[in-house]
Amino acid sequence: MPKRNDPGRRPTLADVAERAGVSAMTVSRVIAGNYPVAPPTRSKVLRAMRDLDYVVNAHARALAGATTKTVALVLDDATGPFFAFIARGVEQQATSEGRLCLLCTTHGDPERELAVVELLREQRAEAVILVGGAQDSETYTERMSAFARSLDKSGSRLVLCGRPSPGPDVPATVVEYDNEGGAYAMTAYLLANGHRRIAYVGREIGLSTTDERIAGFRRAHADHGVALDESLIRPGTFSRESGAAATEALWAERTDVTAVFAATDMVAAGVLKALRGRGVRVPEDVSVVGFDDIPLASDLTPALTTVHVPHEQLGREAVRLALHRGPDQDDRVVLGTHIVIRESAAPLRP
Amino acid sequence: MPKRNDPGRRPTLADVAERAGVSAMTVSRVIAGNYPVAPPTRSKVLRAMRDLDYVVNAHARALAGATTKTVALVLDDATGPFFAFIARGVEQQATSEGRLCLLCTTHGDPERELAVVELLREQRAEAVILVGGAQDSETYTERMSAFARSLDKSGSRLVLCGRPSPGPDVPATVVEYDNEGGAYAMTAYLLANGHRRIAYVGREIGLSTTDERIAGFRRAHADHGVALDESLIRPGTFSRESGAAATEALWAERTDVTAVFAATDMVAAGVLKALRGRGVRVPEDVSVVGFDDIPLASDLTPALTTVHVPHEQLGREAVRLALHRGPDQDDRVVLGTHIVIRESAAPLRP
DNA sequence: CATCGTATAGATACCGCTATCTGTGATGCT
DNA sequence: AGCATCACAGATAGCGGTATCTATACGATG
Repeated sequence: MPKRNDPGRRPTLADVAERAGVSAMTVSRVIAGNYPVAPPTRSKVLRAMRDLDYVVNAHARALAGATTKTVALVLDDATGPFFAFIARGVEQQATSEGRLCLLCTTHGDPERELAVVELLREQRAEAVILVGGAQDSETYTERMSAFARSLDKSGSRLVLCGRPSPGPDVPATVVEYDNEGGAYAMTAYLLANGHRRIAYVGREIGLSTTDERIAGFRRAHADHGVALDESLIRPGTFSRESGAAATEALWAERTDVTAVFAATDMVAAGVLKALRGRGVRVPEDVSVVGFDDIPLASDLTPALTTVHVPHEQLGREAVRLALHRGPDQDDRVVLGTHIVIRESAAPLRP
Repeated sequence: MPKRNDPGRRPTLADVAERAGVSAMTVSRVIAGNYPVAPPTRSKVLRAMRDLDYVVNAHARALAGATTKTVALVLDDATGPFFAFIARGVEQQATSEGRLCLLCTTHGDPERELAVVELLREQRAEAVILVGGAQDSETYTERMSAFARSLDKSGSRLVLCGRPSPGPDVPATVVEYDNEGGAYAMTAYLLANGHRRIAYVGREIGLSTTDERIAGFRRAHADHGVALDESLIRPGTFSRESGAAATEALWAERTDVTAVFAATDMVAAGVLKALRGRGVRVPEDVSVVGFDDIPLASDLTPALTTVHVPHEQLGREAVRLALHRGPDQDDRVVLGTHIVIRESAAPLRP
């Protein structure tokens, strides 16, 4: 441990004070700028600071009260296609509010998730933002409630971003986007284009996201007076491979489908690949649409018509809501989604 | 500011000590586990900690010496296509070494970059990892040297990841990847496939990355005894749009080119789009290759033959080298690159 | 029985900074 | 002149931990 007289240690307030021939308090005041200091004194202090290349100790400062606060972002995995956008939103907003941004990942491991939350409690993070699809189970709700309460007690705020709310009386902030509405709009678009046998590919069971999207899918059918063939809702995961496999299976079974609603853009990429393999033309023979609007969507051939999710804004709102909380502030926000029309969907040809 | 007797404040060591009927030191020892504590005492303390839901204050702990150290990752922009992979590598390695990971972005603004480095100095970050292409200028070298020295004085280590080294006597660690070798291998592959008029699209001037890739491009031509037509090296930026525009311009000028080496995968996406627009088939008429091997590469149609850059490993090495430094440890590492053959390049057809 | 080592717990002094209170000359006002 | 006011700087006391030294009880040892 460095002692006061260790020659190699970093300079402290006291060192600057000594060099400038003033008290430590005066130096602190020059830095904070919240108290009058006579110009000559100020410049002597600034001089000394520069000479010693002084840097305040953020930890000491935090301990003494005037903290540089921190916002933490917790992801499953940093390489998820849209996490980057949420991260950008979080980082932007955090920076613009003068906060630092911590990044942690859990790899979907509940054990690690717990450890990370605990660590962030120690760090006294102002907000802990959990992002990413979660199984909407009893266990999940309980876990999140526990996290929320425990973080609340340490003065932090839990923010669930794109995840279901654990309940109304839990001290957490929720930022979601309109899955149901997006799916409704997209399905309606396909129906309006004459499609009647639309497959939904990539129903990942137990995922709240999935349930909401399928609800929109159903509602659109109902509103348009089209009977929904339940066997057209195909199970799968949110991966390219799953999309391809489900498409293969579907086409092996029947070929009367005229449009495919992929659960995500990634799934759509798999669907397109499988269809191309079978010689099915998109959108001439079959229309394909996705969900998410990640950059990949516009790089696919044909460019994917999809539902836009405001990922970046999601991140920004998460930070904003967590930091500016008050009686008139909402603890739950649902951001809108909308469809983006590109080239992968077309009117039904007779 | 919370006072000792503020009822809503977070519990401290003293609170736990009081509840357990022991001294604060004993509690500290139970937590640290580095000193014998009698079993009955230990359990009393553990009990009290649980009752109060006690969490140590990381700041106080850092101030007193036993710090939870931090590694900082500084990016231009979190949404860059491969930043996510570097971030994953950094985060993984940092976590496995028991460090937290801070994330900052600069948006290419030198002002912000300076501010961020200053902030990280205050945070006493153990390592500051700067990622991303940089203009290789006099100014850059000076800036980085200054950062390196200034961070060094505050006990931090500067790591330049995928950026040029500012010089041998600067206290910084450099982790690069073999741009020249990758470009050489790819060019050699095209030449071996019979291509003789290969365009290099996306020469972003002043970027060290570009210079190295072009050097490999040149060397391969020389080694294969093929004269390089300098007018085939086309300027541009690392964007899809630039790739498309450069391709349009090139084809307007001449149509004898049989292969295009795009500076990055993103540029390649633009090249493919432009060629498709002109009815040029890939790889039948023209071969197209890229550089980076981001996920997009395998989603393009046709799947892109490209140079693989070990982004994730880059991030891991950055952290590893910064933390384990010693006399026998290198301060500069160059990771290998290799080509990944997919479907966008084919032998020249007569 | 005096002496000593050992195991355990407490006391004390910082770590580097800020909040708050306490001076102290210079100035303004009657 | 006498006194309140003001602008500024210093002294002091924590923030919540950890390192290090000291104190005490107790069994072992000669």
